[in-house]
Amino acid sequence: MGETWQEELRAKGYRVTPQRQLVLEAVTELEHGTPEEICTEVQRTATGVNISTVYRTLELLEELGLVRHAHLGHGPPTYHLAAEAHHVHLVCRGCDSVEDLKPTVADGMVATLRTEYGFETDVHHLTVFGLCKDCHT
Amino acid sequence: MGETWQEELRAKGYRVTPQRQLVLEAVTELEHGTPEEICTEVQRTATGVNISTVYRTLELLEELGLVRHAHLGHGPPTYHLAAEAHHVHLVCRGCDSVEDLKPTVADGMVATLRTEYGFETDVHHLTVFGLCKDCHT
DNA sequence: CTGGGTGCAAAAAGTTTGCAGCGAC
DNA sequence: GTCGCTGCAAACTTTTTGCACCCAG
Repeated sequence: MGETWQEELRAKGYRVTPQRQLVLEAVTELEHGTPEEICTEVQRTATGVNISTVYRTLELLEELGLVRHAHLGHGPPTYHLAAEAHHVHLVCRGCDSVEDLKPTVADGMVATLRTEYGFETDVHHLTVFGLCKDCHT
Repeated sequence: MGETWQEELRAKGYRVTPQRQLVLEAVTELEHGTPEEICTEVQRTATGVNISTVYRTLELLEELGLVRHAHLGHGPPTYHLAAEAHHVHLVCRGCDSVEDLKPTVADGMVATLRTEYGFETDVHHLTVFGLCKDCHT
């Protein structure tokens, strides 16, 4: 686990600010947070961070490979730690629940796409829509 | 193919308007069109249709099961005919190209999700992100 | 100190809504 | 003629941008 992302920031000429630390903490905390939710979460602390800073920070953190985002349905994108990104999202259209799965469930498809289409699947970004067992009655 | 969607509209108390026919034609034509693109496509005709009508019409057509939409990456959703919806979207993060595949590529995963998680996958809505053979060098 | 970062406000982009007039049936 | 549909404009939501001030290094 990172104790070094701050150093990585500095090494690339960026600065380590309280806002960036807070945003990263919020992403860690929320696991599946939209920019709005992350902003709200951060603002629970004394400091508070502006929404536009959240957007700029998320963009930066993603560039650094610390966080990733996925598009889960209609709403805004959700961000999560890249370190925890090794999962597939199962989104239920019935109850809007999101379940995280080990990427091995997609291994067969990934292999097929690679051998037959030369397509390198980004499993971290895979989102499967459908109905969960509670919703397809 | 359908000669009856107009009748279905009327049967449900809706009306068949030129705008609705034009939007449906545009969706058919474009195959992967955003509301904006559909509006532009329609406006190439003499008539022209307002953007808000496009949104309202797409919502209606989707409700009727004539069209479907998917979220391909950052941008707005893309609409396509439900009749042609039986495919998986392969979206390249490198060149933003979209390829349509037979849903059989996902059969293994779909089966796993069903038996192990009771999750009924909506294959029509499955989008796989990654790098196509031209982009992962 | 210096220049990158932040907050604020305004702009942009995408989508929804209210309402008066129009036209499908 | 009725009532659903459309166009227009305004409101809303989400995201981006410009700029003066601030603070990490």
